[in-house]
Amino acid sequence: MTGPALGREFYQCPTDDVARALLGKLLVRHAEGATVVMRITEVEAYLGTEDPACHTFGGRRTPRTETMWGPAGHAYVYLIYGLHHCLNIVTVGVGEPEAVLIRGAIPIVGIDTIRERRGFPASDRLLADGPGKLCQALAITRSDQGCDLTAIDSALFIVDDGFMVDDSVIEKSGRIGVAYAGSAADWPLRYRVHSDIRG
DNA sequence: TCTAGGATCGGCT
DNA sequence: GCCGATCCTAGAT
Repeated sequence: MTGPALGREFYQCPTDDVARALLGKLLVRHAEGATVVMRITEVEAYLGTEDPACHTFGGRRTPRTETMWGPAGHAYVYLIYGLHHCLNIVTVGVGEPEAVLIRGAIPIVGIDTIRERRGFPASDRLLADGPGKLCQALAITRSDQGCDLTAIDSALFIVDDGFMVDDSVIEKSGRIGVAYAGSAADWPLRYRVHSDIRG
């Protein structure tokens, strides 16, 4: 599972491309004295001011979304339904408030830690098969808002270990839970790996 | 200051 | 498949 941590340039690309490229990458998290590594299996792209499903649609700029307006490669974390955290990674560049939502991943290292955080024994696949579950598994909260994934010694970063995800195992579909965004909910910006890529 | 509603999850039917 | 939990955020007043 060794490999170079992804640098800023990886994230400074069109959001749709970054989303696709993140599939199969390793999410590495140091927190609470433990290290957890997970392989990304599901993501969604959010295309900024032109995307009705995106928090920055129409140029909205608030304290919450401020991170999205900043440089690529930072974590945009928010609370949804008063209960769950969602982890996004800012893409493109300053003034282009786009991001990729990490929706799901498979545990690679630290499964015991993840089970402890999730509070019940479940199959590995069910430990982080949703954005809220993923953040719980990784112990991500709003205190991680703005975290720079490309910084040396960052508590959260992404590694490319050379694992390749073939297009044939990727399911592309509309986005989840954004019906309020009208037809934009159907834009094919969700990517999900539908085979076992534990690697 | 007030209020409506949300990029979800898990339990129950 | 349906529904309640739960509280922050953003926009309105």
